[in-house]
Amino acid sequence: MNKHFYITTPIYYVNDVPHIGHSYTTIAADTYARFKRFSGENVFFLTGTDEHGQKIKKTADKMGKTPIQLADNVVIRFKDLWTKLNITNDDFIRTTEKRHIEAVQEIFNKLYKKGDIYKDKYEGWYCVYCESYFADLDVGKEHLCPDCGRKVDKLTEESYFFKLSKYEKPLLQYYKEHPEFVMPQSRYNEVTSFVKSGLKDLSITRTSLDWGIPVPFDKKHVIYVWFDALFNYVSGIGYTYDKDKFNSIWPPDVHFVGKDILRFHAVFWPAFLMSAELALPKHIVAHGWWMIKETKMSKSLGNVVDPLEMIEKYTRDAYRYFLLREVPFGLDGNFSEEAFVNRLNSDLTNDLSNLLWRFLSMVEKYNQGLIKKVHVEDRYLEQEGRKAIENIKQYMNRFAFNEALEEIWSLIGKTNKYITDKEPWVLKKKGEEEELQEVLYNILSSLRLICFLISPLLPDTADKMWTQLGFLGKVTEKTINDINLDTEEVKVEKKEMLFHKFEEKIEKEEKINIDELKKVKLKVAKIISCEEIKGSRKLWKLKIDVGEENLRTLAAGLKDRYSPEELIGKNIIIVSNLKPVKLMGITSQGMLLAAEDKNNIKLLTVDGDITPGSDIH
RNA sequence: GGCGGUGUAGCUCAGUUGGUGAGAGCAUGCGGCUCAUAUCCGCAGGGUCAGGGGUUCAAGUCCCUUCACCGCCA
Repeated sequence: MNKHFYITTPIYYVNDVPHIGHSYTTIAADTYARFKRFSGENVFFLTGTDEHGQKIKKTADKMGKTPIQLADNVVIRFKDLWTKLNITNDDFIRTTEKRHIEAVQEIFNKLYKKGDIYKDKYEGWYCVYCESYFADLDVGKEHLCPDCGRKVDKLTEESYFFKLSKYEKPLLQYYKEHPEFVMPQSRYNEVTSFVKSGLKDLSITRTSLDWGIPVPFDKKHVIYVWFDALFNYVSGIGYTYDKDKFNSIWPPDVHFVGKDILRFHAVFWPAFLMSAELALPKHIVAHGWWMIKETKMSKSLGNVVDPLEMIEKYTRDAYRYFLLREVPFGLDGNFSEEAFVNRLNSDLTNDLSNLLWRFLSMVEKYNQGLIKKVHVEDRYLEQEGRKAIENIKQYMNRFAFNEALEEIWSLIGKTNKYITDKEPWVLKKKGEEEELQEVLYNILSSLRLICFLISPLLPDTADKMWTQLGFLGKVTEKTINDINLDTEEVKVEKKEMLFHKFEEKIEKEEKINIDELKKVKLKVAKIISCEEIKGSRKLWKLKIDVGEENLRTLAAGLKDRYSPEELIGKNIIIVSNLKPVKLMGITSQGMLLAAEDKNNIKLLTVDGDITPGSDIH
């Protein structure tokens, strides 16, 4: 049997419920897994949960639960989300499972016997929340955790250490020989420069907690959560219980990780593996974070995006599309519902969904739903399709999901343009049957190819399209070898639009706080004069008294509603600190306020006379 | 403080080893078509390519410098 192509996500810490960040990593890994299967690889795709550590214990205590009860609950949330997102993982590993505990202990023993793990004393500033030690310099005079800002404690513990220093040279050697080990390139540089600056041995056990895997020969020690967690990648595929399976899967081809856990995967992990005499992974791919309004998403800020809410409202394929399309893999992205809806409306609905729909409508109208195989002269779309396939393969292999999607959308655009250029409705009217049939056939072939191309990225959509085009089975169960650009005869089934627009934009009115409101300076102003602006049909040029040394000039779009006589002498309300703008050659220093409905515009004014320039609060 | 990166149209970004008038998508305006639960196609506007200096016949692209932002490390 040929070796599996092994893809992993990180195992997620059950201290937190799933959010957009988790879903992003998993969707990317799933997309890649689907693409590799599509390319004919025998894929093994693993995800899971990380359930040990002080933080879990603490959270569980707070909730009056045992750690395992807490974990059990949160695991359901993750599994449920992966099901709802149609994630195709082959297994789900929990670090509290027997198979995992056994594997970690076996490896710990092995490294200890080998001399790569030794016992010593560790002293440092410890943050309980972050479960990390820090140097004097990090915690400063205040002794605060540099990560979370909480108070740290000075601790001296007996600890087992891993001889990380021993692997400094071998690691550098490995990086040098595998320039694509860490991706993207910028992260590779960071990792190598980190290792070049020198590696210290790593404390990998704790005596201060009990929620973890015990050191097999020294029960008062518990294995540090990172050492424990990383080995999920071996325990999850049979290390201790199915050697054949393990050997057919190991080593990993791609570990998908967030940039925050890169060092564990790109430095510690390969060192552990070298020590354990296991082959090293091929790629560690680090992606960025999703920011909400330019700030990092966090529970305390209350700006967490709930993936379930998004997929319920917009469908899971739209969600996948947005995450994969919006940002180059590796960089941080900004998540906003507005940008999401924008993509959904223009790319998915206008371009793709409408393309399928207009085609199906024509086939029903002109051909009673039937497309026959015809002789093809015009190979334009076919040639564009071939080029797209080659480009997309390269993009996908480089994890450039956004570029792959761009390429597909370019083909969608060409197909739309092809229809506009060929004008099938004109061909029909003129009775040019032969050409009409060829044109329809070419469009069908292009749509068929698009189905294949989007299937790893937008699986639901691909299958829906496939069925409506009249093809049998599921395109998501086919491989690249099933692409043949010619298509068989079909009877289309026009059923439903693939996507719908969200016209109502974001209904939620944005809430502002008092400070934002205070930025707007409103004042009472008295209109002193009103004159024409040459060439303007709408604008009056007003001179207004705002209680300042000089009168201000204001352009007001009231010409068709108010006469100069009506305006002069009126007290109006203006925004006085608006940046001046030039309108029809005059500089308008402010903006007056008016209410407007379908038929009327009415100026805002004050209830009686008051000094010009009075503030409005 | 050290190392690295980024700064290009209103927004998000492409721009290979320096070389024909600086690009795409979205947004805006105008036009065309009608198969489309109102889409699609075309055209247009708009950028002293962060500021300054230099190398060169020629620089967004190389060098120096200033500023702003970001990442990793300390």
